[in-house]
Amino acid sequence: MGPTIAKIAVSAAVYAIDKPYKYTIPDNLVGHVVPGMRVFVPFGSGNRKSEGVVLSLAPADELKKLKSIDSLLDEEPIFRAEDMRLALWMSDRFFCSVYEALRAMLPAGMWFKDDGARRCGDKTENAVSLQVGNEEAAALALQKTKGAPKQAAVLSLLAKEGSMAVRELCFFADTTPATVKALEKQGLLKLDKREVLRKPHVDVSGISEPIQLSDEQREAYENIVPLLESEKPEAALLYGVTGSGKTLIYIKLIERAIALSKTAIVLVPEIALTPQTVSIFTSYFGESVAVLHSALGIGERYDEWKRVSNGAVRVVVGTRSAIFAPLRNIGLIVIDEEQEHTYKSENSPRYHARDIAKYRVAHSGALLLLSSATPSVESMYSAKSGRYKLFRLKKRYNERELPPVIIADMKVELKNGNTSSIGSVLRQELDKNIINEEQSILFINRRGTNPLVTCGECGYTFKCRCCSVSMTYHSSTQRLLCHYCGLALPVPTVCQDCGGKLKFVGAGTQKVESELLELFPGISVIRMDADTVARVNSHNKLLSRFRCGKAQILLGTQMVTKGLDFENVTLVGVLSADMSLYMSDYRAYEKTFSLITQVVGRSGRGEKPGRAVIQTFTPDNDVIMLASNQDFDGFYEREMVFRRALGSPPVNDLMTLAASGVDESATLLACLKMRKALEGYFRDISGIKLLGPAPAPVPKLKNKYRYRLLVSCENTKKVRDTIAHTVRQTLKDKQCRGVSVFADAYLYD
DNA sequence: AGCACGCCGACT
DNA sequence: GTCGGCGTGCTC
Repeated sequence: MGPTIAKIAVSAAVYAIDKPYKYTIPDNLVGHVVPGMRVFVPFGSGNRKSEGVVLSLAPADELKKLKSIDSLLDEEPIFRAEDMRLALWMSDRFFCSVYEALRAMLPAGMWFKDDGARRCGDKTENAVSLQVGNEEAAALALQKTKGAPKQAAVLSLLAKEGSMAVRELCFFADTTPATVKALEKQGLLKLDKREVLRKPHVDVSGISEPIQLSDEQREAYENIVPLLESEKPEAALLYGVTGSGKTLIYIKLIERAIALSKTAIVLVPEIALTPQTVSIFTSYFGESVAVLHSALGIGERYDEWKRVSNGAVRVVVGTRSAIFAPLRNIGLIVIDEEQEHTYKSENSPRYHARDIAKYRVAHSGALLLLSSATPSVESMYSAKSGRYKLFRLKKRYNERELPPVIIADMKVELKNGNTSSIGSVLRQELDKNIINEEQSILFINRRGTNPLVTCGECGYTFKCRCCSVSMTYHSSTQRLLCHYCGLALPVPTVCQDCGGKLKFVGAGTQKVESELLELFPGISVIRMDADTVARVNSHNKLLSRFRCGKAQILLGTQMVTKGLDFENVTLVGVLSADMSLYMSDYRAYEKTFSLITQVVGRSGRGEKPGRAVIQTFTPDNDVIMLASNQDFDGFYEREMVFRRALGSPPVNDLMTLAASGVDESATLLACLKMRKALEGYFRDISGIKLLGPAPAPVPKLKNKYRYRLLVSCENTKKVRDTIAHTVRQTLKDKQCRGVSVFADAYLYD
């Protein structure tokens, strides 16, 4: 074998110029460079140091003079061959560089250039072990009880435990490291460093009693098991109403997978919103569970990842990026609440966890189980067309009835002169609950006090100077705040154009909170929104205060709609089932339906029956009616009529090409050029529709203008390659300098 | 995206 | 004569 070179995915090589770059291996590293290791390499004319990942080794070609690898970052390869294949696949699928894809697969904190964060090292601690036998140590301890009681305590403790960390030892023996030092000097014990894994704190609340499935649950379970055991199973969709006990089925399936010596991944939309789900898993699977999510410290996250990588873990529970967990021999991947948008990454690589899951199950012969009370239209479509197996749970756990829904017409309120956010119907129901000492949850889609500040005379509205959105008034800080870029200004007293009197329009959580306190003097309200949960753990604190009855009403944004399970909640109110919030998105109805269904499911989970009030200005709206009847099938049929007519997903695939830049005309030009180029490339392919360029739903964000182009098509390799080529060309185009361009296999917001 | 190279105008 | 403006082109 002649000399070899290494092909490397380099971090400094952006998408437009991404390819494997070749480097020679210096003499001192020959034999040590292995695919899957990270390296430092010189890159660009300045030869600045860049991180990279060795993709493969190849025989040298003498044609070009190559630069040489600087140094190795890993002693062992950190990526497996299958990880690198997945990264390559991702770069094709999600229009990102291979390095970006690889980067997404490791926990944050393992990279040098991690938004300025330092790389995370292994944590070590001083461990103590006895240099004499246990009996001898116990005997010595007895001898020393009088003269050196602390040393005696340490020795007897070690005689029992064998080896311990210095910290723990000092804690239990109620002494200081000086004692340990003294004993070390006498040669009785030995100190050495050992690696420890930081373990995130989880309350292991439950006792893991064996699970008793209901008839319906058992039927679903027994029909899913054959899929789990088959070589190459089809994916399954578990569609079960809220409170039908889907988690119990996951646990039984995981137990089965483990019995087959396989492993499992469970994805949840957001750990903070599903603390109960997570603690159930820890109570059943104990040490063999790893929990991976962004709220962990980087150290903890790194260590959990290492446990998975070492093979010490059988079950991974986590958010989106946990789909990359380096488990071996995967038998089952569960995606809970599969319709949630949090499974889609908004930054490059713009992947959907469901797509990665499909890739992984296809390569390991595992079962993919999608699960939801309100499945996404595309998943139900796949189920109906036979690509997924469909399983249904129609009964709520303990046969509890779904709460009746009252639709409250807010137009009537307005006619009667009630401009507050609480209509008369909801007010009466809240009143009843307060008298009966039952609790209520209220949902409103906005935080702050008033979402709009406008001049009553000239109509001027206060907009953010960097973004094309109106600024929200926050009474707690007495400021106007932009919810997109965070710009905060002091509240003006008069219109800055004409000096007229200002009007504060609309209601957010803070406004509703004060209205409630006025309406029901003496009660307490817990407000949960981005402003009150900003501090670490305050989320849990607020929820446990509500659980122990410290407040009658829990008022909040999205975060009160999911997963919460409170016995004493018998009333749920949606303050404004306002569709216009999602208007620009073809999934507007789907989102609204899912949201209302989920909120309603929070009511009446205990012994007492519950109900829900939905306030709306459009009481006859189909979606609101269907959601209040929890009629998913009806909703699905209605929605498919629209999707077919418009050719939206799942009927066609949708790709987005987006441009953003400080210079508006250059940004628009980039989109126009892309449209022109695509028209040419797609001339001979039928069934492709181009839409736009059009301004994005938020046309200006943080001083950057945003335009986009939609491509309704079939997501084939040819189409992807064409789009990738167009994006790369535009990024290199001199006329589009300063404009960032990217493509996305469908985009939210 | 960076970074150097290069070819023009204002300065000691 | 030189310092520095940013247009242009390349990155193993």
